[in-house]
Amino acid sequence: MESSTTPGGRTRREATRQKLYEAAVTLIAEQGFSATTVDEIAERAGVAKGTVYYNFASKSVLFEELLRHGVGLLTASLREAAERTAREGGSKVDALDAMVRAGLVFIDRYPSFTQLYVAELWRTNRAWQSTLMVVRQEAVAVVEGVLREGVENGEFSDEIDVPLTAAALVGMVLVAALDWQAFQPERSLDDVHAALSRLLQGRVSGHR
Amino acid sequence: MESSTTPGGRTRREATRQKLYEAAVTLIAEQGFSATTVDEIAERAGVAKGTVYYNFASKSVLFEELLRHGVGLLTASLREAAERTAREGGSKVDALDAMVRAGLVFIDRYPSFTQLYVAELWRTNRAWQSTLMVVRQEAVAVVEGVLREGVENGEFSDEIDVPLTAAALVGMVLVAALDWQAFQPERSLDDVHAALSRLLQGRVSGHR
DNA sequence: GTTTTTGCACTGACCAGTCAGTTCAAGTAA
DNA sequence: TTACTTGAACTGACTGGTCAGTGCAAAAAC
Repeated sequence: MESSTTPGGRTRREATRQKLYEAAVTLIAEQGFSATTVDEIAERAGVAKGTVYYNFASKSVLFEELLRHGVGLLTASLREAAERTAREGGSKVDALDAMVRAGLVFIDRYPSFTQLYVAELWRTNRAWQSTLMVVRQEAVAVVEGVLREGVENGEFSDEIDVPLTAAALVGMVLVAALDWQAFQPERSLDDVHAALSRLLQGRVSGHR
Repeated sequence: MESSTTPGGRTRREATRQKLYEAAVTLIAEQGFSATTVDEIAERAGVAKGTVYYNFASKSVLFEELLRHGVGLLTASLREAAERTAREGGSKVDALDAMVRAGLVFIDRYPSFTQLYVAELWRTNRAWQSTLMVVRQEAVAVVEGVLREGVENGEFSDEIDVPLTAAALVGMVLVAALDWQAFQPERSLDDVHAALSRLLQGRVSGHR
């Protein structure tokens, strides 16, 4: 039989899975994967434990699909920012700047996911290691693409190290944003964006 | 009775604790705190489980002391770099650059500790939350200090946001270095340092 | 009438922490 | 020198509890 759909157009299963993602992401961000129990996730999602296993083969599978889901949202948002800038005739620096902002918006909207992503990204010897590699490369590749185009059209020095610079930029935004969330949450996104723009464009050691 | 000393001058207990730190740091970096068992730590350290509890009140306490120990090494190294630059009459940009290098050297020598530090730093709701805050601030404060001095003597724009910029710089180095270790370990430290220097000094959008 | 969810009891593996007992180097005594 | 004592350091089997995952009958949703 065809899967039935709710008024919103999503299947019932999808709605349940969404609730489980949301419950799992905050719990795992706070406590880590191993310290989070399936019972907790089910309870927070307002669902029976059996439902978790009806929808996901195991706890790890739930987590892996959660990762893929979240990174999909992030890369889509980064790509959109880069393309919009290009469409509007902006330079590559403008594109990077727009991506920094898109990153901040994403982190602002999904702080737990970001936390969890950073915490698991450099782990080795874990079941979902391969998923993580794929998922990392997906996000960094978008930044690398813009850098590479900038080198080709002469806007960036051809001496820059594209993969390393991309990683450094991602790290800059990630860590600055997590610090913002954790230690000075009252500041506005524009404020944080301005500070990072300044750093990005080398206007730190400029003068007053 | 006086505690006996080995030929190296350290007490036997200290030597055991050191072995436990070393075993714990790699295991926790790979698997995370909760997924690492005390039995594993004891086995890797070549010691009985009881010895762990003879030396540390609990698994969490072992971890907290490990954190403090490692961050102590890092901040000492950062401070030393800043002071050496000052002594040699370097500018504040030189000091930042020296600190970037010191950070890279540290991460190169203690990659597991760095991994673990990043993974646990933004967790909330954990027993050692307060330890983490202290330990984070300790490291970031060194960078903030140099930035603040630079603003005071006019070398940096007084529009920069000191805490946020410090966090962003730390993040840049941390993430770039972890990526270096994980994905392109064949590259030399000088290479990585050069790429980050370029970014730090805004020589990215300069021309060929 | 089919799919999805519920509720709940159950199992087996795993694991933090405990504790009674062992080891051994340094100290004391004769 | 030799015999005995002391106490810090260490050992590893054991316990009590936790948790991922199962099984299933009945209910609800569609």
